[in-house]
Amino acid sequence: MVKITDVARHAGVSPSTVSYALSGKRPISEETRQRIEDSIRELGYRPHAGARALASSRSNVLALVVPLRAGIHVPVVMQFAVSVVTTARRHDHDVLLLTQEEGEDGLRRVADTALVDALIVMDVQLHDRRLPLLRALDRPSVLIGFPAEPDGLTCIDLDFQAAGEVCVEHLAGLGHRVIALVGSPPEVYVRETGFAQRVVRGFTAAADRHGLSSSVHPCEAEPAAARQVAEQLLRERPALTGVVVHNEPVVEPLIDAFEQLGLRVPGDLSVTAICPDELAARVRVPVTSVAIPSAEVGTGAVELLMKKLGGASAPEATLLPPRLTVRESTGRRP
Amino acid sequence: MVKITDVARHAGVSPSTVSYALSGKRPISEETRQRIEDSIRELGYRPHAGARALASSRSNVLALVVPLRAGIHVPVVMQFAVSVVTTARRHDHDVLLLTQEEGEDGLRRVADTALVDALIVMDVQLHDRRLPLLRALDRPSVLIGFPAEPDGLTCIDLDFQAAGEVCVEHLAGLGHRVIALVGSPPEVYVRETGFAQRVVRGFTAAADRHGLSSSVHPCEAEPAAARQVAEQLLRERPALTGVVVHNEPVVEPLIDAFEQLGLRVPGDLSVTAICPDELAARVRVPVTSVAIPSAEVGTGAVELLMKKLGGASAPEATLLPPRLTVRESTGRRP
DNA sequence: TTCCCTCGTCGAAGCGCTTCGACATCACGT
DNA sequence: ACGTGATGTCGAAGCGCTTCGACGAGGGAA
Repeated sequence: MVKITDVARHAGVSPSTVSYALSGKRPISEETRQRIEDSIRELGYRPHAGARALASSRSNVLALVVPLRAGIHVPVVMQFAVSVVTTARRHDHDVLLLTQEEGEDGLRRVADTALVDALIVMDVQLHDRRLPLLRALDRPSVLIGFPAEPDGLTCIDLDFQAAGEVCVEHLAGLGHRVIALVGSPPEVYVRETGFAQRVVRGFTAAADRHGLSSSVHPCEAEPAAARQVAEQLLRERPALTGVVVHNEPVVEPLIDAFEQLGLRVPGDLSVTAICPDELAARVRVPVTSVAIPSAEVGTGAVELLMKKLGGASAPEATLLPPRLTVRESTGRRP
Repeated sequence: MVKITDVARHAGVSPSTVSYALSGKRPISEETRQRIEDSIRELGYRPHAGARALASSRSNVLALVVPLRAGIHVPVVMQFAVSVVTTARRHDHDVLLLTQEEGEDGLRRVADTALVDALIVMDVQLHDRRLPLLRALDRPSVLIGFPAEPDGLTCIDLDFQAAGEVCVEHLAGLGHRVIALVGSPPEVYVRETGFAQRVVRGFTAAADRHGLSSSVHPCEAEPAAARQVAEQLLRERPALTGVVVHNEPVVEPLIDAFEQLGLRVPGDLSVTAICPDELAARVRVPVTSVAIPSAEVGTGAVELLMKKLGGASAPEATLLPPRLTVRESTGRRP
């Protein structure tokens, strides 16, 4: 193995000079720098990660904790992970993969052994048990999603409230006056991730603002449940012409149900969804939707961490603005 | 930060004794071991990963290279990754996530800097450009999938040939005499991962062995293509009663197409697939299938690596036996 | 009894890198 | 002319851990 002293000897300088040339932490003359770089290339030198970590107390590795829970859309997680890795590499960092399963012990372990410099935690619950730990840890972290009390933590996510609003505004702009939100399963509103409530809040606020008649309907993640909700809506709100869906597995079944009940989409009924673009695009009737911007969230999370690692402070909350993509499922009020 | 000397002092022994107590590389009396463990717990000691790596030249980290290519079934990759992480943890190792994008440089980097002890490479192509590098690297690696020339490498994957055979045998056992394989897009058979050819080989061999009339039909990963293949099959092979599908996105569209053409599944036509269980189970007509055993492959890959890291030798090829799950899409010949 | 081996422990020497303080040099303002 | 502050480099001291050789004590074989 070729080490820094080999490079130093080959370039006729001291090891510290090589180190400074590499890190740029002290000025090195253009001439020596060049010589050192040549030696490095010629000898094929690669600094030993462990030695570096020991001496500098920086491992240049980030931990990424991915969720395993059922009901999580896997491609979104994957997309997110890839964007984290890519962005981290741009900042000369690597990514260590942890699973939720490891829990708090896992976080503490990688932090305390100095295996990683910082942590990214996905799928944060409203009252996540890891929060106290993350606050106490001496390493910076970024959460994907918002807990009930984000004080002292750094969080990033899609602005779900604004997402709800944007959907309503789109429908209002098309002249719809009576709308409904088909939401997540009831239990999601009780515990869990809190974004569901935020969508409701945005939906309701925007509807009120525009003077629309609105209603909210939790829905199990089952085609049969979708069918039931559709029937219920036709029965109870016959004037309905606009629907917002925030429940991925149900987007397609719901549209199917409406059509089977004799409503054309978008002819009689406009449907918008909050879901991954990928899903929205490959439904039979491509759905106008607000995307879950997993790549941006990943990039954002890493950038925030880098800022914190650099000693700067990062905002507690970063809300990514929703982007609505108009597809074929929405049209003017009939 | 509490370090090994603190523990040593607290327990009244020398640092080396603590180290040996932890690693078990030399005998330590039960009594001192106990005392040391108490001190560790009391002080909350965690060995510094970098220091450990430097001194022992073992980082206890594995690299996992995940593919990004389109046409890869994301949930399978994720499942695989999770099983790798879980298994690695059982062996006291962590997992560093790399993307295909980083390419050969990425592999070289993490290996040469001693960031990782060993590598797992997914989605290996028949003539993968990384093969020479992996052979040359001084660290062990395991490939998921089989290249054209696996000499000197360690590979693991589902036994796709046997998978093809099992499907045919299942159909033959149900009395079917005329069968077809609907395969992957044509280009897959030319370059890429080689498993497609292996399915064909198994399919054909088993069909011949059982005296069945068989044919093979590559198919683009599009619903429209599925429809065309279905029509073509009805036209050219009217006696057809059994189909094997090896093309994930087409499983459902193909069944739909057959039914629209007036064939009942499994009444008139039996269909089996080689695809993730998850997909097979949630199709409208749940499909009898051979699963892609991503979790087993992941576990197996890690176990192989551990064996190699332990100095033992590992078999060049590990072929996981196919498991056929009978669902509702196959029945006796009409 | 002597020799040798195993068991249990210690001290010291690194592992390969970063960083701190020191020093020499040079250019500048005064 | 002289102090002053950047600039460029070096040597040495660690970072926290593992590992090697050494050594005393005890037990069996000869």
